[in-house]
Amino acid sequence: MAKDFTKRADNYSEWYNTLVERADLAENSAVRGCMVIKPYGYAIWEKMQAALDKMFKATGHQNAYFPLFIPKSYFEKEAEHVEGFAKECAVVTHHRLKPKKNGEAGLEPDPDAKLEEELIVRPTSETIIWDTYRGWIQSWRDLPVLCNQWANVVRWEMRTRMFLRTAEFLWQEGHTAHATSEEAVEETKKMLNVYAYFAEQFMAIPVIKGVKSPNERFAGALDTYCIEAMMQDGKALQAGTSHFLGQNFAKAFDVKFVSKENKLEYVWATSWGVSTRLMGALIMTHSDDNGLVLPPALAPLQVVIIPIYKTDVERDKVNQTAENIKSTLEAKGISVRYDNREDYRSGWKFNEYEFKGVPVRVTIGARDLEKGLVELARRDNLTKETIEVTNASDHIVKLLDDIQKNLYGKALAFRNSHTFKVDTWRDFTEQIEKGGFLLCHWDGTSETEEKIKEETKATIRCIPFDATEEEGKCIYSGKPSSRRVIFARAY
RNA sequence: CGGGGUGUAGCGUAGUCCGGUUAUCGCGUCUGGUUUGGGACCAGGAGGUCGCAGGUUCGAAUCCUGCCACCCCGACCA
Repeated sequence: MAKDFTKRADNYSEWYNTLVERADLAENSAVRGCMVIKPYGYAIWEKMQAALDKMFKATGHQNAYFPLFIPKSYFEKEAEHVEGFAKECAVVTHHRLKPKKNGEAGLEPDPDAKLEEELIVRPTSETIIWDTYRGWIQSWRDLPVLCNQWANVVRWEMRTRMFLRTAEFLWQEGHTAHATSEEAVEETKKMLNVYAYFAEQFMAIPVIKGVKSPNERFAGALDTYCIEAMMQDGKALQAGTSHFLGQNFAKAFDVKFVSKENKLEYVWATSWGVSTRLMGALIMTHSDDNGLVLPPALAPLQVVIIPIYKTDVERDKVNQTAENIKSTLEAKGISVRYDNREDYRSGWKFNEYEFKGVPVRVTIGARDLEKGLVELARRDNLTKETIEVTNASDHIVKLLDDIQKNLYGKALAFRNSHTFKVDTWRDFTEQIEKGGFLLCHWDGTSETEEKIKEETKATIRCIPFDATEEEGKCIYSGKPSSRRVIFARAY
């Protein structure tokens, strides 16, 4: 585990190359920050999708799909929401192109095809979904509505970063409607727990669950819950959010229902989402100087088998053993590749699969095989062991499980060793430069939070749910505080 | 839009301050051979509007002027 954050950050882009590349959509720098997800990268996203989707269904949700284009007027209906997103919208103004007038080559928007009302390419879908929900909900019998959609969204950021902040990204957004405030809050918390479970069990990333301070809250929400993870450079990454929207959107879009008591009431709402940003989190949490390190639960390829032989006779023996192990593992639902390409040397293959983060490598060499042995190498700690062929597949199953747990343990230990209780402003300003999570008292005011952000670039990542009651003084203002919050620099 | 930096072969680069034969090196690629238990080695080959335009000069990758593109930092943000 490298402690040199600067070096680590330099490596991020190198790790990314296997999974994504920058899309140069035009020579104009205003059109940038889009991302091509390569097949290997997409395979990881598909595994993440599958696992999340299963959990959404298990918690009673259904998938649906809403339009990419949102009429501008929809956005204008919820005041805070407009303010939050207006600055970063792609706007469709025309629906037809025609050859340029003055005989120049190329096309231009046809002035006759100017849209009456501009369309916004969705930066998030609350507005169009709530406009739709109005028609779906009349009675308490129609509630709750529990929908999720897998989609792409566009946010025209000033500065983009691969995975973490691309102009277009893939995500899922859940949008639910409830009869009572309590039920909506419960849903908000439930989905946050789903995200936390996914992060910890599948991605092997420990996360801190908590609530955002008003400053960091989603535009239009009453409360934003989040999971926060720590990257290897000591910076925080918001890995998922779940919002309690109150009745804001129901009021803006006039979504009412008749209750059991025969009263007309506004519906209570939630929304929650995670995005391809999670892939960035995955990479920045586990990868090392030899390349990607993928947790077995999300690795597109879990085991690779590499043969080593000289003669044809040896090759046949090695092939047979490899095919045996492969089919045994596949029967257990493990993805395996037997890489017997002859145009690459074994040493080259070792490095290649390490770079791609394949959790377990099996090396079957003619020499070991004479003694009935094969070599297993694990990607998480780069250790190797030689075991009996007959035990191989059982051992590999255990190894995959062990690697998954070890990655989580390693990330947790890293986070713990970079989390500090800080009680003086002097310590705060010193420690924030070195990175990590700072547990501090805060007086609860936006002014203080703003000041701290201005002076140190650190923000309140969240107020942890499990924070213990503890009397203290605000790190900045010295005013009384009853619990610690997490400060960090964030992506 | 501010501050800094970079542009030389498919990729990564030396050379630029201080102008001077045929523009350097590595990776990759092609051919042949030997190899194959941690990214093989040897030999040979191909590959270049030195970001663009103009200028100074006997001579420009190098100096001057203008432009363009990209990267990093900041404002914005998941």
